[in-house]
Amino acid sequence: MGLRLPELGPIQAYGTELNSVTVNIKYSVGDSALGKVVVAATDKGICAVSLRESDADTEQSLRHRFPRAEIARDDDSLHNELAAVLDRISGRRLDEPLPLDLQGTEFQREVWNQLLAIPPGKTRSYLDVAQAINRPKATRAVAQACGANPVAVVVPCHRVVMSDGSLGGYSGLPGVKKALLNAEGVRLA
DNA sequence: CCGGACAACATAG
DNA sequence: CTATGTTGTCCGG
Repeated sequence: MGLRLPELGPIQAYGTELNSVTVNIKYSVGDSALGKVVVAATDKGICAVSLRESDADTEQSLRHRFPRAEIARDDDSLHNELAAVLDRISGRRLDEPLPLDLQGTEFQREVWNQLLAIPPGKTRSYLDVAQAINRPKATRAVAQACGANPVAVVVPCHRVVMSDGSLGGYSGLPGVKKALLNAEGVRLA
């Protein structure tokens, strides 16, 4: 089994909740082989993981993403979360569950949950995922949901590739997708 | 094998 | 309503 979304997480109460209530979000920044990594979390779990934030943009982009939240850097309290994410990037602790606090539409959560079911080191096509959620024709919508994934690496959207075996996109960061898969031991054609 | 056309669909604006 | 996107399938060349 892979990761599991927490039942009490925003994954249920989302959207409106997070936007109508002022929540506290802490974030930490670290360095990986793939560049700067930003991990942000509420008291319920990780709500954002980004691989390409620049120092200057970090807090601003978090504010933009969580307009109503109280945001502050806190490397101490997020030490473990950051370490866990960094480990994953280097191919370690791939199966360790992490508490998540995500907000998204019903469709997006279905897709994300499906992604969490993909074993480390394995891949699925956008079509596979679409069929798994009972919408065989929504492959492109699945791709969009992947792109909307708030927590890179943790929800393994990088494990979704094209039906023909080729890499597929990754929000303009094909190198990152390739590297993540490589770290998991996935050999690309 | 490569390119073009089009189908199909959740979301953003 | 229109445009867009981490696709898929089919048809020519």
